[in-house]
Amino acid sequence: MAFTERSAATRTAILSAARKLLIERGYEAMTIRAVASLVGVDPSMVMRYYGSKAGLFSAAVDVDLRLAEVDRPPADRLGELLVRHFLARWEGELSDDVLIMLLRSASTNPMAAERMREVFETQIAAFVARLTGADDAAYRAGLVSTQLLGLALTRYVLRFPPMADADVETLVRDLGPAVQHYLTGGDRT
Amino acid sequence: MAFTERSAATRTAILSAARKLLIERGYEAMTIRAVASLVGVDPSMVMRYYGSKAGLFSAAVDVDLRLAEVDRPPADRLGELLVRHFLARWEGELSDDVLIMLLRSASTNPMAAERMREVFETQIAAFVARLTGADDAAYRAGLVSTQLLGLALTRYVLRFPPMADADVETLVRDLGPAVQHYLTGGDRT
DNA sequence: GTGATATTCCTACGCCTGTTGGCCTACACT
DNA sequence: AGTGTAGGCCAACAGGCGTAGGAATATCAC
Repeated sequence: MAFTERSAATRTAILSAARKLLIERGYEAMTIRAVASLVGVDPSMVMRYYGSKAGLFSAAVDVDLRLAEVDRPPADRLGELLVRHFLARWEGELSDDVLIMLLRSASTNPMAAERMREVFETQIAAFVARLTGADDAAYRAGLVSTQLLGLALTRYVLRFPPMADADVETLVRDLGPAVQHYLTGGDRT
Repeated sequence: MAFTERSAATRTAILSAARKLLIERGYEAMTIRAVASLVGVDPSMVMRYYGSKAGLFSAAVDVDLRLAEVDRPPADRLGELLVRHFLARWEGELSDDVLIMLLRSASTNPMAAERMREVFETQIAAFVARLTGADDAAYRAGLVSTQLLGLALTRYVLRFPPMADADVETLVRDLGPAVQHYLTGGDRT
């Protein structure tokens, strides 16, 4: 029952194949058989190492938005920095963020939606509370999430041409102020 | 091959059952058998009237955002009116909008994503172009879409508590200005 | 070298899927 | 009144799904 170092390669290969499918097509399309065939092993290996499809999903989805990296920011440039941070996490070859794969899965899968809510509470809302100290931090975090998830949705999932083609600096310039205003602007009560 | 008035009731019942499942669970969950059982007829009836699952989907999804109803608005209250319009379309018992069901399906189904892009181009982008006359109307429409779809996503699909619980007027007050700014604010080139 | 254990593959089960074709039934037109 | 046709159900197909159990193979400890 205990797994050794010998199978580590297979286990991580299964995990990254699962992530690949989740990011590209969502939970339903991440079939045990598809994952196994991508790795080049038998489907029963996936069951052996991750127990079930739900277990594999749980293992594949450990989201860390790395908001701690956005530390000690000037209060008036927080919106801009946040937009830039998320775009940097999603963009390019080294993008390893799983928020988009959660996004793809959460529309149809309750487990993924629940995980998404956890990420919101423990990372986004907590971050906003920590940085702004506002007592309506959760609602402000919600507003910020509408904007950032809306960006991820239109740019990476739906691929609306204007959003998919826009360059990072343009988006930072145009979306930053809105996010900034959600964080620190006016009264929200 | 031609269908008569006699079967009209069945055909529309099938269509609304399909819409119900699409809104609640997305494309994959809208199985031919589930639709048929919801109506109380045989699955082969669905095939008979709509040819295939894709055909049923196409018939079920004819999106009209009814943006024409937002007519002759004061230019400086456009953002607010737009947010209010979409919330009104989605809210309450008489909500018949299919944008959310497209949203639920588009994350995993390419056909739904394509349809979503069509709706964006022919309705949202066209609306923005018509009202603002801006030459960067498509990009401005994209920005607006990030915000409005982000709202729909967090409020109805992911159900983030702060967004799901917020009342309409609060959302209009807080999101309206951002949308307004995307539409008419500053330089976007 | 031998025994134990982890890794891997093969086969199969039961269920669900979209889709097809045949068979009655009941309406509608002449 | 009789006939054509549309409405409807039943049974079945081929394929995919998650999952289970067992047999074969490879690696390690002694």
